[in-house]
Amino acid sequence: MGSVEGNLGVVSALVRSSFLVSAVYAESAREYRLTPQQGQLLCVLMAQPYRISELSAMLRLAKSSLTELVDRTSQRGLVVREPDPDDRRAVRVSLTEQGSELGEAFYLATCERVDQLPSGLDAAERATLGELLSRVVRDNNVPTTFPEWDDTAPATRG
Amino acid sequence: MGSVEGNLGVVSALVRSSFLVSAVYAESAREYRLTPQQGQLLCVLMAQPYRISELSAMLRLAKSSLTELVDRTSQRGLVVREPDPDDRRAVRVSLTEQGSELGEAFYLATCERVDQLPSGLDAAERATLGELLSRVVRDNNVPTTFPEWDDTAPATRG
DNA sequence: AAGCATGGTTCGCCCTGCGAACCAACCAGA
DNA sequence: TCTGGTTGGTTCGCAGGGCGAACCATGCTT
Repeated sequence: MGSVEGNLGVVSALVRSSFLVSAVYAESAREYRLTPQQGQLLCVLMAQPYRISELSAMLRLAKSSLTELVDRTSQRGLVVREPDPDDRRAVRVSLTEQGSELGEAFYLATCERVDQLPSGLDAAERATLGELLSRVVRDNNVPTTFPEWDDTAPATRG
Repeated sequence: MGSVEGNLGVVSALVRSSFLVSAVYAESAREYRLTPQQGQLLCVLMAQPYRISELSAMLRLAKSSLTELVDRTSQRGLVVREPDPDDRRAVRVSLTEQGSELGEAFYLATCERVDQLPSGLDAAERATLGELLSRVVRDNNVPTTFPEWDDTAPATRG
């Protein structure tokens, strides 16, 4: 374990690969004139509208941070606050049409970029990596802040 | 591929696991009154002193960003600028004694926390995950911004 | 009706990152 | 030896991001 020449232990491999993916995510966001946090918000909202408190819980940020992130993205016309019919205190944050388009484009471009990272692995190894990481993600209750990408469809493979 | 119930494709798994590791890294940093960027700088400098331009290249940040990150960490007494004997324009950034201690403690604590993430995998699966991620890291030339952790030594296993 | 809890906002503060502009030092070529 | 281009690092204005305290409106329970 960790003794094969040049191989990292799982801990360092997780941390360094996290840096790698974060860097790629940031590069992709920059391409769409987004910050990583703005891109992440758009990806989260692709599934459905959320309340500020729900976004706060999913992203593990203070509510004030979400208030102001939503402020900035709504000023760009990407998201909108709407009253929550069930609770007059609450707002529901949803994507505008422009936000949907930009979010989708950012999401797909990010998937393409990230898809290149394990290109040195063969199909079986990719599947194994995906399966093992999926279990880590599931075991640690990682919220769905990035949609599932269907990378088996022919049109989505580069 | 991606078709086993509940499993993600490798792309989404990489992105979501990156969010997970980033969150754990930030939590660990907070425990030591560090920001993730400050913690990362300390980890990088554990290996050796570096020039601002070298740190800029490793961390893929503007030189001005490193100038100011070094400013903030040196104000805390964690790092120090020293003249580069080979080039009077340059400075070498190195850890102070306090910075070494804090960096080491942060690094070890982070390793312990990250080590918990794949606890649902058995030893063979951990080894496979480490091997596959190592190859992704190596293939993408990820700089060594997080030291290798010897997780086979008995004293380092929780 | 009252008190507690919750949803969200405001704001001061600090951290971070960028890019333009700048200065000092280095290096190669004439 | 001199000159011009390159490099290393700094300063500063700007924008984004995150936190926590304080606050207000609303919901809920007693």
